[in-house]
Amino acid sequence: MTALAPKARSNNRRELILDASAVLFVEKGFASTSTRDIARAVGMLPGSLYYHFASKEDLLVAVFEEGVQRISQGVDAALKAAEPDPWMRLQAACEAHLAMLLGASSYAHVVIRTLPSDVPDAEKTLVGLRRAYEARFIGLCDALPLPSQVDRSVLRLMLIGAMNHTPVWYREGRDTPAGLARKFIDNLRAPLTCAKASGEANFEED
Amino acid sequence: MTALAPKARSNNRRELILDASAVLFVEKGFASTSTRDIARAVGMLPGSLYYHFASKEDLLVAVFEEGVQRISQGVDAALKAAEPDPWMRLQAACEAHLAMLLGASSYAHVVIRTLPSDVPDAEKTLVGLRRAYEARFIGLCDALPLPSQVDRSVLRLMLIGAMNHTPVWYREGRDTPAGLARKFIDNLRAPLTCAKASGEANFEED
Amino acid sequence: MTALAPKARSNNRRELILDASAVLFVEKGFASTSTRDIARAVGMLPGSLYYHFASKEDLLVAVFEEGVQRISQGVDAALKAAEPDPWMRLQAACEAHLAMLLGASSYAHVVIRTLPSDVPDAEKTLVGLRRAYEARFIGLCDALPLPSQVDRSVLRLMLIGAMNHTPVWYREGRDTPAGLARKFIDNLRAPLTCAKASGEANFEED
Amino acid sequence: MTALAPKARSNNRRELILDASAVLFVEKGFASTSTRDIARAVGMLPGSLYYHFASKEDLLVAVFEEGVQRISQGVDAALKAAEPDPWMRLQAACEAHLAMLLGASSYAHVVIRTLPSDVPDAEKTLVGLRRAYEARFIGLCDALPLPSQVDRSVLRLMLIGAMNHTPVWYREGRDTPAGLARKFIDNLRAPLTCAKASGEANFEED
DNA sequence: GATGAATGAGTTTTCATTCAT
DNA sequence: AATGAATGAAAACTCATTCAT
Repeated sequence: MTALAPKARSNNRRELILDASAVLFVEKGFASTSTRDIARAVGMLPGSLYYHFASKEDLLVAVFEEGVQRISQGVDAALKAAEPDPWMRLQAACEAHLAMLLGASSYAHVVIRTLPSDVPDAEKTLVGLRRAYEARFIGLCDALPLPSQVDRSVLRLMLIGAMNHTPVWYREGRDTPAGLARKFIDNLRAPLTCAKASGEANFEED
Repeated sequence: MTALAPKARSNNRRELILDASAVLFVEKGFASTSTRDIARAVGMLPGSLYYHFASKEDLLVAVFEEGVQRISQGVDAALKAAEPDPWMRLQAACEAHLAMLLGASSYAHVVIRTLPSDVPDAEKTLVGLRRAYEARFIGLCDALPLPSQVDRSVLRLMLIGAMNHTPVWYREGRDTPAGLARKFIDNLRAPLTCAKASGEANFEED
Repeated sequence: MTALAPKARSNNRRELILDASAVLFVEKGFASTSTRDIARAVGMLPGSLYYHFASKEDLLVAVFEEGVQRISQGVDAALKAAEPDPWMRLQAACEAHLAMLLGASSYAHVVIRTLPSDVPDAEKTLVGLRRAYEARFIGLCDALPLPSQVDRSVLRLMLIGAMNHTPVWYREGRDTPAGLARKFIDNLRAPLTCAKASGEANFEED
Repeated sequence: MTALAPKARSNNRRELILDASAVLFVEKGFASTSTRDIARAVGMLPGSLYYHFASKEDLLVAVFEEGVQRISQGVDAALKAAEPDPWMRLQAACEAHLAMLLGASSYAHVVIRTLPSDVPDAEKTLVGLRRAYEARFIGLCDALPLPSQVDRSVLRLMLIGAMNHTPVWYREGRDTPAGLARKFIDNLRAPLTCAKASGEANFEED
């Protein structure tokens, strides 16, 4: 117990910086957050940050990685606990995704808010991390019972776009991550059932 | 005619700056674009920009306004020409929106890419401009024939989120704005229409 | 006359910076001279230097180039005016070299004092400039009437080493560049000429 | 024996730091070598250096002292073994000097490469050390049989300048310290004998 | 003997902006 | 309408150094 303390304190410093950075990167964006801002937030001098991180970009990458890890864990845990129905699984993933994105912690939000092209030197790393996370949704969408003419990629990207836009308009109290996930999925779900019930009538136009 | 020439040339200079700024703001983000970058792009010195604009933020606001105006005009024109069916009208609006967003001009993209919170001094202006534009979609969604339990706000925000996410993944050639608009609307119309048609049958769970 | 004034003033600013930098680079060395030092010496703010030079290294290169040009011109002019005798020509070159090196202007001194390896990014440029200047001495040494066993490269490098060491110990008043050049050449000419004339008989003493 | 071990190990650490510093000071110069560079080279943290040395300048002084001691010992040993002839003694000293300067160890090179004026606080110490070493050459040059009009100081400073310039151009394989010393001395040796033997007839050629 | 963590002053450089011309 | 020259503040980062542990 006491043996763990020093290590823990050490980690605390690093985590403190990461925490503050995550909050600031969400609030003002990476480019508009200065090392001064971060240092002030953790009660250090700007130069002291460089004991823990080699550069401001490295800090972003660390925050981003943590964000990806957290949202990944959240979604994976939700999927492990989810019912087998493909729509329910997708909804569970969305709920977890939204919960991370709209929750108290800023890490996941950094992942969504930071445009890799704003950070040329770390662009590939960030894109890679994000792609690896979002890959989960490929499988989830592939599993959906959908008419063959539905473009599953577009469906997935619609959903991801819809979810990642929520931080712009979401107000706590008026909605919940779970409620939103339900509504999102409901708005997309019916095709199969519907197609079954009423034939392919829906897709005939002209 | 000749009397208009000087004014026209003047406007040309101004527009040149706006054009270059729009491109750069999209490429690297507002905060990471320097007045030097812009000046270089138009073959001026940084100080010379200040004959045309009072500040870098003013430049952003001007680009943003132009972007809002262009996308608004695009959508309004599309609506004027659209069939009366509410879904078709929404689809026409989406198509126009996507066409502006994914087209050659960067103005509309700036509107979507720039987070007002990145520019505290102009935040309210930008939010106002954007809200005024997006208001169009409130009416369009209100007009849809939907079961009463559908949350039209969420539907609209889903759609807007989905559309504004396209610049991240859209690749010319593989898709078209029109094609995407069609798929987006189809992915929403079928389930929601179906829900109406077949009652509450879809929503039985547990 | 008045038309030239603005250009002249403009050049004056740049030259002022170069002058001050040359002095400081000689006094404290490139690495130990800060942009603050330079700016203070010319009555500017550090950032203002960057209107004139892209980087501190660029400033060094500019000073170095000016130094090479000045010492080259000095030596070339001396050679044009020199007697035809090879030893006298070499002496004239040495005198000019020393005059530039030990004179009031610091430019030539920077060339000798700055070790290219101290400035990795500009190393090649500096080495190239210096080599081009020193090439003059290859021809001058090749023209000397010397016994065949004399290594003319070593002779030249001895002389250059001897000359470039003078700033360390030279005290105005006690000597003059011309006097030193005479002594340097005399110290070499006599033995080498003699060796030719009298074979290996030189080693008899008392 | 075991009692000496800790001291020995302690000295090893110190010497390790000195060794690494010598190498780095030669490679990049004192000003451009950071304590981080040194610490990294010996596998320590920067702060740990301060157990062994009070400051970076102290480290330089220690390296410099070691360099002066080594080159002094080298030259003194060579002189002890040298023939009595003054020119041969000078040549022996040069050979030893060059051997130290161009050899594997960087210590002597630091002495030659470091400009005391780059290190204001230690300037006097360094100048004193160097002067004490170079004093050897005063005696050696005073002993030379030379015509009275030869300025022995200039001769000595020429030689020292020539020798200390060798690290700039010396390439192992193409020459050896001994070979260079021989050439240097040969290029300077004859004056007296020659003057005696052939009078002022030396300057007639062709 | 050495580390982990930080300091405080400093570094070079960049930025938006100003203004006389 | 634009330039040349600068400003002043701030940027990211580095440095030698300190010190409790």
